Amino acid sequence: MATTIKDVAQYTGLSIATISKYINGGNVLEDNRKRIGEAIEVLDYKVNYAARSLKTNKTMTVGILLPSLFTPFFSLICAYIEPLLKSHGYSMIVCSYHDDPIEEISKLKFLQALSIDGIVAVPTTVTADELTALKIPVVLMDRNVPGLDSVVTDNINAVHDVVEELIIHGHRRIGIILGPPTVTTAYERKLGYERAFADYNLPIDESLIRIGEYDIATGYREMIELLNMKPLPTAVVVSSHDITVGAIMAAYERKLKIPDDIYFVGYDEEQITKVFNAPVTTVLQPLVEIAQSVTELLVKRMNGDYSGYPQLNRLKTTLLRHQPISKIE
Amino acid sequence: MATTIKDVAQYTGLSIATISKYINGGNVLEDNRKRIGEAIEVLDYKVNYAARSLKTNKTMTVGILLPSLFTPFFSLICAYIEPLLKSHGYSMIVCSYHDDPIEEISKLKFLQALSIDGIVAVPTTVTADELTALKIPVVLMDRNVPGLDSVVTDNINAVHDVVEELIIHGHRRIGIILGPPTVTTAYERKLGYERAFADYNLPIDESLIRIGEYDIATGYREMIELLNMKPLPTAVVVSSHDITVGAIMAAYERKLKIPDDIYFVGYDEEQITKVFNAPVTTVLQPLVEIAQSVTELLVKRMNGDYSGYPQLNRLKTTLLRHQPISKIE
DNA sequence: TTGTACGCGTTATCAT
DNA sequence: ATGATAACGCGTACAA
Repeated sequence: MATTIKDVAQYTGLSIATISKYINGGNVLEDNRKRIGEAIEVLDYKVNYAARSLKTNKTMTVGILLPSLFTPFFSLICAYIEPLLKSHGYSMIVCSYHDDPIEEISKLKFLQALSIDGIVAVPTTVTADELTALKIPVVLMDRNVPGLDSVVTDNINAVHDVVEELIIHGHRRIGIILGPPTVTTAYERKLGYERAFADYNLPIDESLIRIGEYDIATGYREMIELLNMKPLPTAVVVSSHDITVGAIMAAYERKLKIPDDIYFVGYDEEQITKVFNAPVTTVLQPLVEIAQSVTELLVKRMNGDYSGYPQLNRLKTTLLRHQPISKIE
Repeated sequence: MATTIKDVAQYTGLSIATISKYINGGNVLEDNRKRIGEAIEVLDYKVNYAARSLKTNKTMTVGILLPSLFTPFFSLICAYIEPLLKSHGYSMIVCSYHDDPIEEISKLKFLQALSIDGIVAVPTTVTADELTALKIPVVLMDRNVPGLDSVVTDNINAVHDVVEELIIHGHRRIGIILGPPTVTTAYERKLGYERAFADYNLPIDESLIRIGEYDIATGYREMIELLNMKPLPTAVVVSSHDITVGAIMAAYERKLKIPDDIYFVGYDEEQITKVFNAPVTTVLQPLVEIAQSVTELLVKRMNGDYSGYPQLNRLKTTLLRHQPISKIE
């Protein structure tokens, strides 16, 4: 059996109450502090977190619920969040629901059952009621559910601004490949596209708006569709890392030169676009700030501070201008 | 306060022992089973895992210790392992030590302190003694430490076989970019390179063996070095995802055509190489099988089955032949 | 098959 | 400042 607080008490001749106080930073005589410290060292005492949790109802563990771990956007977010949570003393349990609404809710219940202290969730179909019913602080990430704390990016303006720039440079036939409209990010990105055209009183060719999943297959398939159109779109904007990958695959397969044959705007993809000799202009979401904001907000909530609830934190994207936007006469 | 086993006992008029038995699959009268099931439903009873852990000394949680979460090889491994562990009832706590030996050991202690049931670790500098001192089942992944269970890939033959093929096709000046030789994978891959040359009684130009970290910067820097050589290497083999990315960046920056100007063999990189119109030949590690093997072995150990300890499971890589190996006369 | 009672290791209350 | 002790919720002898 591992050594317990009791052993330390016995070893030092003090009571377990004093040891507990020492551990939790209470007032203990300097002399005793030293003895306890030594005893802990000698006996190699470690706090039993299960026992502590039983008393405190805290597990110092946070659950991260993601649609997928296979796409860099989510795994990178994890990479950024992990040390931040750790700096507040929290461990991170990672759960993916594999883009499955049923697994989404079941994993949520699973996390609840673990009695973790908080949840960071990227929701797809789960509702505000289901989320609040958990009775655990939840901060949503990337996707918004009204009435709950969330940290998202300014999807509307992200797409609006780049499409507007394309319009200003004379582009009219601008293809866009979007995720499912049930996901808030896809809905908002579509809105950004539409608003840019509305701002300039331009008609929208609905066939240029391609909708699918946030995956490589969609990027490839819809890019092919766009490239089959006559006349060809002069520019294509995509809306996720995986869609970017698929779309570039399609463009290369068709021997299209970017940006000479078609102007292309990627999304959340740095690596591939860096590797090309003609790097691609790309919308980048602020991963670091998202991670910081989510962590900060969740920790605040877990500390019982519900000021400003529900809080919606919308962060700006940046545009990596690797290629001057081509002019259309 | 949440409802406890006690509440269920009271509600049903049975004792807590019976409820406990019901929960843990013991013998309970069919009639009582039904009543208990209903009571649990009505009262919305949930097991308190902290209390259970306190009794059983099991947390049903596994720690994953990685050098980094920023590189796809590790984050994908996580993606594959998570559902497998889940199917055995385990949650997964993810920890990265950011390629820092000090953090490596401290995170290991941290995981130990959490009293998780098992650890999957990708070690860099940690020793067998430090690992066994944890008194927790540990299965190493990707990198081997003698005397411990581990699941690795056959690094020697992975590199040997592709280099041999290059030699057979007439290549003599074959560059290779490796990770730090203190990491077993890099050491083994170097060995594979050397053995291939030894097999054919060919001398090795040591300046073609480039060593650095498993990161993009190394790939870029060392590829530039190789491309500055006269005469140019006729082929370059790299040894990690990130090195692949960096090396391709360098090649494209230098306007080199792959495989016309130089034959290139990537490692663990599917996406970028797929995106090219001339996809790159690539060594692929079997992520799925690694995940399966690691999970299986760790679960076995956590169940107390130490047969065959220490077990070294070496898995074969595959070679994605996207480009016929160029012939050198 | 079911019930009683104890202990797991900790925190927290209340005396001292 | 320190100590005795009662919970926290569960599993499990042991008894019935």
